[in-house]
Amino acid sequence: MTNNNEYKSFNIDQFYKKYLKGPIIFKNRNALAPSYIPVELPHRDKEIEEIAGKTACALRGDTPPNMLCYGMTGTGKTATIRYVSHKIAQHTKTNVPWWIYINCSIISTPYRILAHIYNTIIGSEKIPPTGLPKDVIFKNLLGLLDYKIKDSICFLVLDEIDMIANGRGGNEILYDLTRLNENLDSCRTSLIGISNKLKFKDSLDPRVISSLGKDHITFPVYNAKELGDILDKRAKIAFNDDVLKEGVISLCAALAAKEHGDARKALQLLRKAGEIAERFQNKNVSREHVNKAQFELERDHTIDYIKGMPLQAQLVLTSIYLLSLYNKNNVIISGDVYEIHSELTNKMPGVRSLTRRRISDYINNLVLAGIITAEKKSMGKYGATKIIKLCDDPSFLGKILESIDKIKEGLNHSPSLIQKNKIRINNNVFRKLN
DNA sequence: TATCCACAGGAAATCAGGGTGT
DNA sequence: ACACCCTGATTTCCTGTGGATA
Repeated sequence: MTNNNEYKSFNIDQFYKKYLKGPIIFKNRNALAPSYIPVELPHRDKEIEEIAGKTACALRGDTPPNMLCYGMTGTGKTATIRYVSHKIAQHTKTNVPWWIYINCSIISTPYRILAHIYNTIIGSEKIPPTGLPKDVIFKNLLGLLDYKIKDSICFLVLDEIDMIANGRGGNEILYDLTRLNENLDSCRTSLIGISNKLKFKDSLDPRVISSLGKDHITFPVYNAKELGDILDKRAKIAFNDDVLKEGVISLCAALAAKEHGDARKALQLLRKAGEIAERFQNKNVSREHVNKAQFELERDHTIDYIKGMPLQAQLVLTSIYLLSLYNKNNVIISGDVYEIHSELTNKMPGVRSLTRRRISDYINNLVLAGIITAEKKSMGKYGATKIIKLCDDPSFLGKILESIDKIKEGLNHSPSLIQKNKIRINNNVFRKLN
């Protein structure tokens, strides 16, 4: 926009015209969406059979056992449950069972779980997001279940159940939910927990394990060939004929198989590859599109994650970024991060500085998100620390941080540690590492 | 070999901000 | 207005930890 002669604006009308004239890649792109329920689920026969076996008694009005489903992300746990629920509904004429899905990573507190179940059944937001005592909601819920789901079954599917099991009051709510039936007259409930952490059972109360953990189904990861089959079937629905070039599906499958056989990832890759081909108005989707898709997915995920982080987390990351600028080895220690963070927050009105303990948590979250790595290291006399490294190129990170208004200014901050030329302990760290 | 540094990270308490019914 | 509730973020308190150093 600096030079009026050279500036050429994006012509949106022309773009749409060209788009509509261009090649049509997708027939039904929804078939690659995570929410899509396919007509058949390849390579999940054993799991379908097990779940169908355990839930079949609902057709005759009996109470199915509570159960747990284990498996890594993208192994088809949720898809299988949804699939079975559809099938059950097809085979019932009266008293169709209710299925209430609760994603515990979003609906993550005991109160909200109860409120969500209640509001789903009644079909409105009658229970407010906060304010009422839990036991009041619990009592209301019992009454509602008996009144509205008379003589039928209500399946409560708790997806990512591990998110609440170790939180405050997590065991209590799970215990209450497993014991719902004892307080109900005509309605019956059945709990299905879904977890991708095999070890999560350890954090459960023995009382909960005794009623929830008896029946469990483990979902194995898909291998590359199985992923290929899944993609093949979906691709036939999603793409127009002859759009996919040779080797596209096998590449998606191979890339996803590397990441513990994650079918969701494989489908995402295929979809993104298609979208990239579409964007460039190409007639076919090629292996290059898949590689580009892989790159873009990772990049998009990082950008979205960082932009969505709370301000304090962004400031912790900014501190790490600033240190990395002055540090060729890309080696940063937690103590320095704490100091820079304090300096940054002192300059920002309305933003308070945090304790070391809290910074430590934020650092751990950044590790979980794959933005940094942190390795615990003892330096003997010089204490212990975490050696932090950025996973991505610092300039890439810099661009993201610069696009966040509140952070922008902080990027000009020159850390006093650097000014005083005293990245004290770092010197010791370098000596050890080199 | 004992000491000791500078932090890690678990558990519980606290606070502020949203809400409720009476 | 009041007593009470729930939640997420944070602090406070605390017990490890591992290897360089005296």
